[in-house]
Amino acid sequence: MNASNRLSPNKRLALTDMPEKAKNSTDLVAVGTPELTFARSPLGQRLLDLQNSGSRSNRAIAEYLLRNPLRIPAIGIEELASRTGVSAATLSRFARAAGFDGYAELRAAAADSLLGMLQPVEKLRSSIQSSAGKSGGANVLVSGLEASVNNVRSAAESLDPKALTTIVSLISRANEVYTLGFGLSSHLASILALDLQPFCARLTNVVEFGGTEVAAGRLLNIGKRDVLIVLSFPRYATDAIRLTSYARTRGAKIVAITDSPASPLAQLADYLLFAPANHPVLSSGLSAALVVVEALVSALMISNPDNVKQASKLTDAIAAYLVDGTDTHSRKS
Amino acid sequence: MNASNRLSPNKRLALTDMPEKAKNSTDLVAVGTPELTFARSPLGQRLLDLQNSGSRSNRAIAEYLLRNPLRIPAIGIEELASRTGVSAATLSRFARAAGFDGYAELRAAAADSLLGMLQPVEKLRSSIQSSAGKSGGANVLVSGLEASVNNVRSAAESLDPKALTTIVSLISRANEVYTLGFGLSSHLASILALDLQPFCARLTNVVEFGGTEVAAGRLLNIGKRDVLIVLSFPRYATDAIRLTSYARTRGAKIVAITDSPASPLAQLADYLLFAPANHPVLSSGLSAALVVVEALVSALMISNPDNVKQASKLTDAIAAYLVDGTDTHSRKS
DNA sequence: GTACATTTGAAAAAATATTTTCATAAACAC
DNA sequence: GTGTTTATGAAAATATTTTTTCAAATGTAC
Repeated sequence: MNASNRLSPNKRLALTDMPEKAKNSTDLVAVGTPELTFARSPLGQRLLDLQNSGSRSNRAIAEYLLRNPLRIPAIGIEELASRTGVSAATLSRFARAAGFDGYAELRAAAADSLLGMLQPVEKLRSSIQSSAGKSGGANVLVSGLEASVNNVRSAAESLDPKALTTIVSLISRANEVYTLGFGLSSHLASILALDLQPFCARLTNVVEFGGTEVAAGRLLNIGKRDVLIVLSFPRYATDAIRLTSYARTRGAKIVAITDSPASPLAQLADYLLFAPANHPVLSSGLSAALVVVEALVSALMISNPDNVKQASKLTDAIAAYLVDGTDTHSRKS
Repeated sequence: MNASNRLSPNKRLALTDMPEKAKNSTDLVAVGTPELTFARSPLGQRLLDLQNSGSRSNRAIAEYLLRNPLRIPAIGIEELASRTGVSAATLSRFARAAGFDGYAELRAAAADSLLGMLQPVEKLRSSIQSSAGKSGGANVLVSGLEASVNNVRSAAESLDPKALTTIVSLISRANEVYTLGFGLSSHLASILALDLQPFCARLTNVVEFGGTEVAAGRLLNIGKRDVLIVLSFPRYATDAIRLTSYARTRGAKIVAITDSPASPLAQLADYLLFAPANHPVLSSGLSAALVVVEALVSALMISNPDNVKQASKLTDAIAAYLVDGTDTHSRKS
């Protein structure tokens, strides 16, 4: 399996599949998110300034505006106040601080900026290539990005919520949950373990940083009522396969996240989740795998309303270490 | 900033706005001019009706709105009155005729339609397996997958190869390269470090599994000729910000991978790479971040033909531990 | 610690925007 | 033509939004 082989199935991007007429037309919408484009506009820059220089609430306001530029024209000062958690009075003053005559003018300026963002914009391929014309390497880079987008989309589209539900109830009922991955996959396994922690009384991430030999020991006592979630991608680490085989012989339920039905894990698993890992340069692009991991965690969280609370509780305990300690989520990153 | 806030910009999908034929396609939402897209929206349809059925002024109003949809959210009834040449009273009645509670609601509806148009949102919803129908949770799940796909695409589209090239040469010339991330981002930092290893003589992953206190020590001697690559996403870990500030004071070059220009890292970094992290359930979806990391590594690899060889050499040394020891890539997963 | 400056929210005041009223004008039926 | 219906704008009435005021809280300098 070489690079060109891996890329080829995805070579034809949705982009190039677009009807011809669309190609030169005034297709809408910017490169990147509206948020990123907005930040580049003059108004965005002013807001960024205020985000640095201003007072606590001014920073909060600037941040909200930068993150939700599309809403600005549509909402009034009161609603914005409640969304940003400051008073309308402060917002009124903020508008002046930003150099406007009042909130109305700020809002008008925002609307203008957004208008400007609606310039006809080329799509991924052309926009990237244009600035990278000379070096042949740029094409590879674009291919890599394209491949990543496709991997993620394929994974998302082929993910079966039913299977996810089954796996979630499996995890919920398990005596102990094990996560396993080697090499790069070990980090995905760790992320999975970290996210799973609030919901699993007993949870073991088999490979804690490099300790390949110790890993087997951690898995030694896996049994019938346990679940092993294993991740492996090309080039598949033999240890992952071997340990999974072992867990299988011990009667554990196996959930595998891997790239293809042709993966050596496919035969060993009771439940399979696929995350394509095509990449022109790297042996595996793991972004889709991360999407699948996050989907699994999401499914687990929403499977039970209590879980969300539980996750929040955990968060509160570490809130002090976060820049923004005000919201109720569980993931620090 | 909470989950609903984060999700909300994407809440209203353009799905329902699209002509039937497009529903199952993978096209971007907004193709054509904003005006045309707006005309296809439910609100646009209503206006078209009124344009045919209504009285003289109603036709004039409907036409103006259809031709200038982008202005609607920004202007009040009086200004619209003067632009369309009718009185405010007529506009007020027009809004009712269109089925709204009043002008305010009409304007809000217009803002919503436009918001939907500005989201280059792809419609996975229909393409994701239909079994999702029953449970309410499935929608959240689908939203999560949609968000991930959009994050990844946004990241890909807004990634500037030039910036990447600059960063690559920075890394190549650096005396020592540091990678830094806390919480979930620590795993991304580890992946980055693992991938960078073959190309960096001196490389330090500051946070090796949880050791928060030791981390500062590892960064202590960072200096002018060094590069710090830091990753942080909501909810931003204060430690990441603090250590980055420290590195900055020591004169190190800072490369930040974060979610938004409003991120606290944005002000500290010399070079910024954006990876949107929107997610309806999790506080951050990190798949796009992984795409950016992989793009950076790819760029580094292809920047110099020798690098590929170098990566291969390393691989050969560990080939014995891989299921398929025949190819020439560097990543075991 | 105290004094001073800054920031903030609640509520009053002002400004603005929207709706309703009402008189008139236009359109239509006959 | 007249009577009737419908549509309209001006202005009053109402509702909403925005700004200002002011007292309290917070932060800062000494």
